[in-house]
Amino acid sequence: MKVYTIKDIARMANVSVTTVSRVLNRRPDVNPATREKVERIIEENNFVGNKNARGLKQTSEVIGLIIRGRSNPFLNSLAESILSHAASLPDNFITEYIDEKADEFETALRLTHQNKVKGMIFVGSLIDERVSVIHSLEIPVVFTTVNAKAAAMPNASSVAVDDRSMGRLVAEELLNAGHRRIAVFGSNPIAGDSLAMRFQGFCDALADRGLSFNPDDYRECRFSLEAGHTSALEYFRDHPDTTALFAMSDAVAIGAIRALKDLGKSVPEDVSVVGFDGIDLSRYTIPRLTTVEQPVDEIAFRSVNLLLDMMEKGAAPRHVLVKALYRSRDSVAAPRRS
Amino acid sequence: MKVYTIKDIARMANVSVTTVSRVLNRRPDVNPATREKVERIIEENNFVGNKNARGLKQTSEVIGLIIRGRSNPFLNSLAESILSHAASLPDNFITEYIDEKADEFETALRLTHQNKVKGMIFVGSLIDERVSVIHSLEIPVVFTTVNAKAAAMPNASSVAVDDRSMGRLVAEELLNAGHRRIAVFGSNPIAGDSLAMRFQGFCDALADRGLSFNPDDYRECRFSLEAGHTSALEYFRDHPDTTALFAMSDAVAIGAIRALKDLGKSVPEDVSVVGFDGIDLSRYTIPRLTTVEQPVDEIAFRSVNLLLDMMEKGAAPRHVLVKALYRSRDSVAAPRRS
DNA sequence: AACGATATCGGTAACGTTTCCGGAAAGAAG
DNA sequence: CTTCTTTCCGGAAACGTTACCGATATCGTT
Repeated sequence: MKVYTIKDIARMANVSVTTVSRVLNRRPDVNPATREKVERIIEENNFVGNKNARGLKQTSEVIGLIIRGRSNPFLNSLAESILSHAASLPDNFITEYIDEKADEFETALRLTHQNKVKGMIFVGSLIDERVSVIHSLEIPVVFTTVNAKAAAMPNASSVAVDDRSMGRLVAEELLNAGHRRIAVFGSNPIAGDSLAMRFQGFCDALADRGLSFNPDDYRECRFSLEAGHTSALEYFRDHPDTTALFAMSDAVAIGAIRALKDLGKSVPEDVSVVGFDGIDLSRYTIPRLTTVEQPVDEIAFRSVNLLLDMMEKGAAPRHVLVKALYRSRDSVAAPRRS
Repeated sequence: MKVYTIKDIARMANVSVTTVSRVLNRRPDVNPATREKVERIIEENNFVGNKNARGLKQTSEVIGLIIRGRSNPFLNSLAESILSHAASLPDNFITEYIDEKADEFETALRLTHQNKVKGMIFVGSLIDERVSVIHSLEIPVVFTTVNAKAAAMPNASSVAVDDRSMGRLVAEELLNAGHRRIAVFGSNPIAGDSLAMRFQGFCDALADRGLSFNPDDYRECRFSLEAGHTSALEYFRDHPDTTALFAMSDAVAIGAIRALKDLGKSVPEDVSVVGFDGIDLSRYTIPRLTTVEQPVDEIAFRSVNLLLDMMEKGAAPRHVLVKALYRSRDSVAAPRRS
């Protein structure tokens, strides 16, 4: 089947390529009759403009979406929500998944050159010293899921959950249930970063009660089922008197619950566990997972709005904190009396 | 930061744009000294060729990857594997996720026009009457996860698990464990399609024992946790004497196990369940899920090879069946004596 | 009738790259 | 010293689209 170009369509419709381009872009200055005729021909021939040619010329906006990890369901649903919120936009999205080893800032660099991206949204990226690249990119970006306020860049906004208070809340819930020794599984916390804040809030609550956190109860652990499983296997074998676990990701929590079972402990009777993110799956596990649910749609919505404001109105970067929800389900209970 | 073009690089290196293009494309006919100089300048300026311009001109191969559903972990890992198997290829991949409502064949059509795609891989697509579009596309495609043999198209290969024998195997395992009434949760089986074959094999095994399948025990159900949950809730409320479930997707199985628990039944004591796909999660659920594990990497590998053979050597379409593995874990047991 | 305003359209030059063709330089062979 | 290869390189024409500028036709006003 021949792939028609705009020129073919123009010939068939007896108009100029310019006119075809105009109807393609829904410009007002074309006679309704002409428009209809051209549209009919386009329809009849399944014509779709060539994206490359368009992107080459088009000075219009292309937005890059960089997602860390194809297998993380939370990040995936966030990405999905962003894409759907932006579906009505005339702007084009180009989405790029990167794996654990890849460097998102290098990817960002490549995207600006290779695709002339005019704005970017990062999903699931950590903020470290390499963010400086973003600065030199000179295009507006927004980080989701992390608070980029500390980085203080003139072109980076961010939207994240209020990690500190959620960390505090989790600790309080566990403390109120009667737990005294609580393990925390997080992943390489970087100063000022969301995970660090979460942990900070957690410690705050402990401090309020005159308790202090034993650094030995913190385990660094990638955000995957497997990592949660092995970490818990190791940790709980050596720490039989820990009665609760705060996993900073649902996947970790679920892997850990399995590990606990493998160790002959049951959840929540022997140890309580609370996750973070609120992925779909958390409602279907046995036991159902108590977790902190991030407002995916709100994060998505505000992210694209923030980016658009910066791109179109040249708005200053903002760092917004949204409210998360503590979902009390079946994986938390009072500790067994000993 | 200025985005340099090939012309800028050429000027800086004192060579022509043609030469820069040559080193970019690793062509042999350029002096090593020149090559090195150009490469250095490219490196120094973080230059990356503009993809649109390249795609516009390039007659070279671009491969489309159409994935049905961003949230399906099995499909996601398959896509990931395909992408990594093809990473070494000079060919470019453009991957497109589509949601449940979208039409993959329309998407395919768009991709060929819009991106001049020269070959395509479908991940998780069902084959129905709309495949005829593929025929008219006149570019080689390969379907994964479904057997496209029945469609008999001159340009479509496929690689799938030997569904019929796996369906049979599942039934036999369940039958051997002592189950007599087994429910099946699948999704809109289309004649000749993989799901239908799976079901066929399942019935074959029953027939071998002189048993027949009661159509009422088949439930149509989307492949999601939620759908598995609600289907199981409905089905098992009305059918208390069914002692086993064959879910044609792990997600459905996991949702169903939760539903069973909600109904006060436990797995595997009251009802056994076996899933399909062998997603990561199936090793971490409670109970661990007995399932049929699809060889993701092999499917991925053979898919890209099949496609490449068709694209480059004009090979005829083939339909390959790969072996799956029955993973016996904790969700199957003998039925309770009544 | 002449005029400007407005609506509608077309020609053409870009966008950044690759490809085709041809030319210069440098050896090799006679 | 020719002539022929081989190696390396550059000019210019595409690829399909959009942007810019200008042209024409139509229409209402004076």
